Amino acid sequence: MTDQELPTRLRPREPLDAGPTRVERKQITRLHLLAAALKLMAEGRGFSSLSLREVTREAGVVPASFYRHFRDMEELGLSLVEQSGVTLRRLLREARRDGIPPTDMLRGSVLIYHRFLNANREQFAFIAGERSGGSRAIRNAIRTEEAHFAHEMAQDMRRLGLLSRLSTPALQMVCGLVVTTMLNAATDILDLPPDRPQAEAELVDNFVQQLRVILLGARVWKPPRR
Amino acid sequence: MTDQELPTRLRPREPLDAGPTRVERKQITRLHLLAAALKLMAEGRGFSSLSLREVTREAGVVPASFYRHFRDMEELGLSLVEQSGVTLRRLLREARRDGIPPTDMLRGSVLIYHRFLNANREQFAFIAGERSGGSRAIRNAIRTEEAHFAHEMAQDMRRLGLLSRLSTPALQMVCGLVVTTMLNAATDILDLPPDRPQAEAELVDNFVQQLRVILLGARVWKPPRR
DNA sequence: TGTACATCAGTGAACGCGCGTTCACTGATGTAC
DNA sequence: TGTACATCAGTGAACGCGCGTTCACTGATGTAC
Repeated sequence: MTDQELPTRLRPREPLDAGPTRVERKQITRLHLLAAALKLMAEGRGFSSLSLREVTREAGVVPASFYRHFRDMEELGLSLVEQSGVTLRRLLREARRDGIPPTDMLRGSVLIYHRFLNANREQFAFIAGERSGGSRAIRNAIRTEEAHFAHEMAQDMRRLGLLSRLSTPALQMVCGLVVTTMLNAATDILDLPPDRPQAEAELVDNFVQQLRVILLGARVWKPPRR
Repeated sequence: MTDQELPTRLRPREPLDAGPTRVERKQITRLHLLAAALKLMAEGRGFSSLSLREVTREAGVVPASFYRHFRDMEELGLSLVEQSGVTLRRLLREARRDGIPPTDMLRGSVLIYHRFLNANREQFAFIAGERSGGSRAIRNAIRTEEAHFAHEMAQDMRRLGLLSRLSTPALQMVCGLVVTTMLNAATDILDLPPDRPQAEAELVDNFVQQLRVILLGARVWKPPRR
């Protein structure tokens, strides 16, 4: 965060005396708390099994100080969802920026996804793990992010002229299926012990094939008669 | 469980004095513990947030008595997975027995599934919730049951001559995709407030369409060139 | 069949522990003038 | 610029509570003879 982005009232000090402002420090602690929670979950534990004290301990802060940032663990969880939503959108942005190789677009997209997944393991473990297993509030928040993501994906496909034959609701339905398949694959891949590159390649292959099935089906799909 | 199924040594008493044997009583308490855990999870909580004491309380038994049945909560969780695996297999058995309507087989199957899902809400909430969010051991156990289920489904499809063009690994891959889609739909459906029949019908419709996409794709799918 | 003994599912009390939350505090940062 | 005061993120101690686990027990059920 640069000084430019802060409202004037929050940086009354001259540029000379450097050092983060109080608000920036607070922000940093907040991020430490969020990162601590993600880290604790990284080895396969569910969010609901984390304790507030554990998180503050990992973040290097006293338990009471938690309440300066979140009302309770659920509020922290919802912040994690929000953060993860941003990450998901970054994935699409990067894919757009890098462009998809014209030959074997699908495999190309999966490789981009795989790279991104590995670069953001903790966040994906969180989303994939809590999307069906967390508290109701968190699950719903994740579903909202998922829908948002599927929506953007549909727009991108429209822009690229993919599946242009499909109506918008049909395209949404297909993208929803693609997204859940992506997240399921993420769970599987993230669960592998770290030294099994071959098993990982197989999972990625299987994932590519499943997406291929979906996209082939989408190409010939017809809306049900009513 | 009938007397017939018990080994001789465990039912030395004459038929006259009736009443369950000690072993049967124990079995019943065990089932109460399992049912208590499912019930506590039914309103959207994750398995890992249950406490041992909570479960024994719900089962109407003293905490210490838990250890007569399970070493710890994880062992109980694994028993739940096993139990749920049996339920999954019952679903296929019932579908086979009822037969699938020849017109609109897919929708017919989904309706069978939907009925079964509602008749076994607690177990499905457990499987769908813990398959990606639970402890590593439980997640892996569920994955095994899922694979087993997908395998049986593939056999049934072979028997019915469906997708006979596909190689066995390809058929497995497609069935795996169908199974994860089924379980995702289950999470969504079970999460609805109970008084939203219209939203439920929409979810079911969406689910049917997604399966249709998959099966259409499977029909034209070709193995990747290598 | 009747009797004396063994088994063991479930009990109730006790333990030490980590938990979430509260509170008055402190001292660096920020504001007003 | 310098000074006096206000703010507030983080502290450290304390609380009551439910937790998992242990233990010796009890009494109905089961076994041996």
